[in-house]
Amino acid sequence: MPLPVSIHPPKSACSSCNLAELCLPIDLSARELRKLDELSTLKRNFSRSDYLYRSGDKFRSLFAIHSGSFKTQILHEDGREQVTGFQMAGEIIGLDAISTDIHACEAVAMESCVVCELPFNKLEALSREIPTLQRHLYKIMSREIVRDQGIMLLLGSMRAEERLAAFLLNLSQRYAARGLSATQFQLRMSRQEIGSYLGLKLETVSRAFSHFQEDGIIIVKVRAIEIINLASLQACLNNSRL
Amino acid sequence: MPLPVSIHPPKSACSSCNLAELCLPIDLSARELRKLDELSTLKRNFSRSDYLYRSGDKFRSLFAIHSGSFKTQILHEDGREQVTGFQMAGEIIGLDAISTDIHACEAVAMESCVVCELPFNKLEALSREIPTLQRHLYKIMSREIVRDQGIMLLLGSMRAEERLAAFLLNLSQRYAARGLSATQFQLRMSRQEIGSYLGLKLETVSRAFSHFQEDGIIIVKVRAIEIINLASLQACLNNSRL
DNA sequence: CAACTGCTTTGATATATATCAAAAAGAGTA
DNA sequence: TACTCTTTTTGATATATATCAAAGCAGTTG
Repeated sequence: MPLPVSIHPPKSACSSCNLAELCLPIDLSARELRKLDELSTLKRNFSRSDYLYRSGDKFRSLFAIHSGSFKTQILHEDGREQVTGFQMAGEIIGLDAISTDIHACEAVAMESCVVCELPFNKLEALSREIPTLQRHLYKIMSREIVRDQGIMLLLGSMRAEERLAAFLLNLSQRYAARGLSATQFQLRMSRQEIGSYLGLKLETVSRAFSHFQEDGIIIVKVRAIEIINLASLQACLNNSRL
Repeated sequence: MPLPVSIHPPKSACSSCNLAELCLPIDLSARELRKLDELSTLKRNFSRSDYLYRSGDKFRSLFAIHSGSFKTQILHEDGREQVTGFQMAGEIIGLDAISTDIHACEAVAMESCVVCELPFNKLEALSREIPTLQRHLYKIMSREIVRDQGIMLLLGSMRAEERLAAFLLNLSQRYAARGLSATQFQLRMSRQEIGSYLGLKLETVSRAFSHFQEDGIIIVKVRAIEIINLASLQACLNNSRL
């Protein structure tokens, strides 16, 4: 059964946003929070398969996902594409564009989304006034580096089923962190997109799902996933052999 | 023939460092440069296979590589390890530790190295006083994110020889950026380490080297590499088939 | 110099995943 | 409902890379 991300009427202020814990405003004073409110003036809606930004776009803002979820992907000259991540509510995207002032990847909405635009020059200035915010930005960027290196480990040294196990456990944790079920959720992405993310073909992803189901570890109804045995998934990751 | 990274007598000041262009002090005024000098008090020497930091170490400082080169790697519970990068003079490492205040990966010297320690709390404070420095730090972190995503593309969708071509071209460019030959250099890492980085076994790496040599694209004498035909390497990357 | 050690190359074979193909299942629409 | 279109599943086969094994080299140490 689908468990939609909870959607609240889009207020424009960080100070009244229910995602505070996940997003920007960690440990800010009331005064600092009010300053932050001035920042995020624009809140925009996106429908499935809309682009938030494209590769090559001029960089102006980071984006905080208020609701819904995106995928980010990079395109190779020859047409190949690689999904680099699936982002959900409370996560900040666009960090890769800071280095060159040009977006290196593209972000596509996987469902209806609401996004807060955070003009980077304002964010920079504000982060000099609010040390906590500066530190938080450094941490967000560092977290993205750690995440990417985790995927390098996955892509470089795990077998197909381990990769899928890691993927499902990661989703499970992130849903749980948002107050949703850790064991029942609806995938927002296709087998092909999962495959691209995990460095596998869609058929291999499908077979890995089927295999987990045969072993009674999960129940798969196309995009509806129920994890029956979290521990087995974890074991699959650690033991290299189930 | 080996082309050693040029080593100057280690002065402690950023303002007199020949790596300025590559490292921290971009576009700083004389006064700002002097401030930066106060930062980097410690300069430390490392021998081959010394650890700069280990996974789990408390985070205190970023490190600027003054000379020599390091590899960074992450360890999986079951003993598998993944090399996440090879870093050379002018590059900053330790960024992944900012997110949790614990080093997520470990850095190992691949030869004799000199490293500048940059205490992060001082760097943070300084970056509030010097907007250019703050922006530069954001850019360095963003660049690392872009680099990591490039490796995700490589690991997720390239075949063995394309990966090696991408690796060699990357080294070539980075040596060139340091005023060294773009076509002749000495590898600092083993086939096993290259394999770990590229998600391949050492035998596969060795065979790919041999194949490039048979095709007259490079000359390999164990760790001494000469690139005969840069364009062919580039083509190997773009065409997906040589 | 010889013996040792670790790294690299090369060959033979095994295996995980990709590829090709077709059927089944859903989702949307007339 | 019937129809189209896309996604998913499953099977048969091909292929790239891993694995296993041995030999060659280079550097180190006694």
